[in-house]
Amino acid sequence: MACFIHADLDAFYASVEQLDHPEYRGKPVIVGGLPGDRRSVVSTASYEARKYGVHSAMPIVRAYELCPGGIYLRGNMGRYREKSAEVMAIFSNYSPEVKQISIDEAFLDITGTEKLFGPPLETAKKLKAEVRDRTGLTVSLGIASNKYIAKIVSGISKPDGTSVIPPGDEEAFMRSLPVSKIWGAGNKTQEQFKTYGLKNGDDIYRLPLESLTSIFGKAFGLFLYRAVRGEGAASFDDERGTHSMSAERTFPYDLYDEFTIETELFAICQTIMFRLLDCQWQSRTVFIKIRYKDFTTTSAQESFGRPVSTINELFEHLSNLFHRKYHPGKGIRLIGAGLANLETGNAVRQGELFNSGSEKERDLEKYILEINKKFPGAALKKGRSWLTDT
DNA sequence: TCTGGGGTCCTAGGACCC
DNA sequence: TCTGGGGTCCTAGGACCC
Repeated sequence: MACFIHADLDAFYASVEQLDHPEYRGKPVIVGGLPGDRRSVVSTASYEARKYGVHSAMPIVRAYELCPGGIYLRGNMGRYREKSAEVMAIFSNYSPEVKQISIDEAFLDITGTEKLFGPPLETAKKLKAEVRDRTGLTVSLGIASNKYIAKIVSGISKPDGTSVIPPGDEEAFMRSLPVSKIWGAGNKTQEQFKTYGLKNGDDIYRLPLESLTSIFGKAFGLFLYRAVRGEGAASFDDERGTHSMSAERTFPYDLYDEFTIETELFAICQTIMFRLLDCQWQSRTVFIKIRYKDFTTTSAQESFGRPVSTINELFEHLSNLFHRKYHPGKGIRLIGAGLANLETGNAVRQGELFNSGSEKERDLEKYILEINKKFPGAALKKGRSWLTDT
């Protein structure tokens, strides 16, 4: 019988801050922005802050109203990645197959590890103790015969808890589950559940597959049909590589001036191309995203015959797309861009079609990347983006 | 209370080909 | 004459997750 643990670090960013700064411990910590930051949102609230009603995705402005005495931080991703790596290394001592699904979560396949660590609950106990002792962090665990249920139950006894669904109980568990706890069903789907009077897994269980697919669409209908029968979701099992790379920026105040917008776009191009170079991927498809002040969002993408190879080339493509889409005079709150359909860098076309000019440019960009890696403080960039720096 | 940033997957329609 | 069906690729938009 297969057995999986879903491990989820508790209030991760806030916990790391409390670990690094003893004076924050026992106090409400809110990571995501400083009180004055317009348009920032909470990425993690410590459990002390949650008592005030502060939660993830809440605007900082609102959080500050609820909890003016809180400790507000913009956060330090480098440090969080470091701690995450420490924890993941510990996980790999307990399972030959650890699949990290975000910075603070992973699945551990512990099928057949009984001789080494004992039964699942025993393993869970040891794992939690080791994470606590060696990193100072707490983790919540869910244990079940498939990943989907393990994922749902790790949330049940947070923080610092462990929940198990024994083999054979999967379907009964899912049928008793309130629909609000179904993973993969967000706000819009919850509204639909309400419309159709579906309150728990059992209500969904009673509907035939055809009804589910006609209400929720082919793929999601089938997903629900399987989920309430205690079956694991296929999406957790297939190998999913990185398929796109993007960067975006929300401005504190809406932008109207095209030159300023394009300058921001150029800065985004640099970010993306340096990341692309660093990963040694390539892409023929570029996309742009524009969010207007009224929050309406539009996007456009275009594919080309050969991979995008320089910052200027990316900027040219994006700037064309931008002008095709943009309604002049309409305030812009966000501009974003990216590359889709990423392929590995040594694929077919490599080099053959570059003219010497763009080859030189690409070399320069590689060189800048190297310098920045060697001297992290250097912040070397190409021309236009200096204009946006403060 | 006006709503981040970086991703993934699904859907529907059109183009194009056989 | 007014019209099939399947496959594949591309694009725009939307839902969802952490």
